[in-house]
Amino acid sequence: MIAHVNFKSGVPVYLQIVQQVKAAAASGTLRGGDALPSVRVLAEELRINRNTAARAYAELEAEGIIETRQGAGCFLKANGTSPLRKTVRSERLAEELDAVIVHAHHLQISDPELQSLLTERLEAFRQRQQANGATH
Amino acid sequence: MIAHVNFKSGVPVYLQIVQQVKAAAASGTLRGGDALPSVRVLAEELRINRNTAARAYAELEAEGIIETRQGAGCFLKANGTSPLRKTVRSERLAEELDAVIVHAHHLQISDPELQSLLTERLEAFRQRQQANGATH
Amino acid sequence: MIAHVNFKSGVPVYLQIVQQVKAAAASGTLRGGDALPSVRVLAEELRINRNTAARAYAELEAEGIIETRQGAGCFLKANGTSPLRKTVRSERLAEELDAVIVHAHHLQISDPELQSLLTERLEAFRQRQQANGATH
Amino acid sequence: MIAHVNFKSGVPVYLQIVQQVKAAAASGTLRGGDALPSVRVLAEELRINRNTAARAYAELEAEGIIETRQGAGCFLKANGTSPLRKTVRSERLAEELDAVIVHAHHLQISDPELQSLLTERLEAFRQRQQANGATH
DNA sequence: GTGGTCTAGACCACC
DNA sequence: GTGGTCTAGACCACG
Repeated sequence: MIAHVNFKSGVPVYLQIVQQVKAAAASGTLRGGDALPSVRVLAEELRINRNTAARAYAELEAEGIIETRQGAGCFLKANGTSPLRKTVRSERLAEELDAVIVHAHHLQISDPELQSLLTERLEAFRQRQQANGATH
Repeated sequence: MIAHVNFKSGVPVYLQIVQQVKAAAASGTLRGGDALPSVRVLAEELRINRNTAARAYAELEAEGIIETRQGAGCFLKANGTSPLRKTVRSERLAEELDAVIVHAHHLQISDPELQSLLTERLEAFRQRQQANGATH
Repeated sequence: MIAHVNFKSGVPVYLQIVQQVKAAAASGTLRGGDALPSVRVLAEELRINRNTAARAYAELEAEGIIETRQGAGCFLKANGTSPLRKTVRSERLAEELDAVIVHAHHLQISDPELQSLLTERLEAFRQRQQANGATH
Repeated sequence: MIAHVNFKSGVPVYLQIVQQVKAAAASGTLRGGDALPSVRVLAEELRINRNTAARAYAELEAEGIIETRQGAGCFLKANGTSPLRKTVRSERLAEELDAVIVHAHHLQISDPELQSLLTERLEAFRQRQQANGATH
């Protein structure tokens, strides 16, 4: 799964995909020459319209992040940008966590509860990954 | 200035205001009973339409964050118990955390790193709260 | 025709629509998964502005009655458990009942008369539900 | 207490008062020549602005329901309309009860629960009346 | 085609 | 002065 979209965030879905592909490229999860899922596959995985998936790829191509070769698929360009330093990557996550903390406060979830909830979700995430690893 | 909007982010302006007021309420920057700027004033400050400002306040009232009194203005509610059941509240947060986890994975931030990042942000949040408590 | 608005009642048009959709959902006239008329169609039928129709649907979505899917339309949710705690739910109804009691008092309707009137209306409501169940 | 206003119903407060005075007159709770509370007293009782109370009385006077005598107060006119028949009065209450029933359904409050809630609120109402009777 | 957002400007109810 | 509602018309994101 290359991306994960939130339909209620107000951020256009295609932009969420663009940002996440950029993030994956910046962090080194995706490397130059790597193949991206086809438009139809991506649309199916994210349960979005093919037009939306195509638009995300079009945007990425326009920005020079990816390259689409007719009949072959989409590939990440081997551009010279070095992976972001960890501090930069952490800052992005920190903003997201801050929003979660604010929300937790309004929902009257205490700090320890939030921390154990994170631990619980991390565990669930690991199990899902293993399940997928076994079936693929 | 209660909020600061970014017209290019793609996030609806009224939602940006909602999020910022919620953050201010959670961190103690705004306190129960505090008056918010009038719809007209807010609209002027942010250079947005009056309806957009009103919509943000309507959303905040629907979520139980503020109270609006006809002809008097909008006031922050003393945050009582959330009317949602605890299981429901946790579920909502879990969804948000799942998104953060996926994002962290893309950015190649390990689980322990994410957990300590949360602890760090919680600590920062608490300090902001105390700072607000001291100045008021 | 899903709703019927009265422009002279003083009740906001968007609220009239909300109330009528809720009533239709509760009585079984509308069922989970049913599509509602599009914002544009509803606006045309009721001869109101598109924004007003959209506002009614937005309110219904915020209350968890309907689900709106971008580009697809609005659909009645299969009504699951209300996310509010039971005590909270009872309190809201209690307020409404108090208003009815005061009104009954002004109209010089005695307590037993009011109670049997409630029983009568509950019976009528049940019959409407059954009628809807039979025809669908 | 001559009336009971609901600030969230969408119906203008002054109209709610007008309707309730009319209802009281129609049901015989108020009779020709009866004195109504002064504007200031009414405003205080209902916790509304004096202007709003004055507007309600102005409307009632314009419709010929009441008569205001300078320095003496407001009095119900002895107009020939006979009190409404009980069936008519019940119909109005029936509409209100129907709305409560729909709401109860969405909040997943069962019919017996609603009935016992009414009984409970009636009891609370009686006790409030007795308390007022003792202090006045 | 669908719903979502924003602007501009009007009128009302209320303090 | 306050917030609330409605209209009209524009543009965007999405299916």
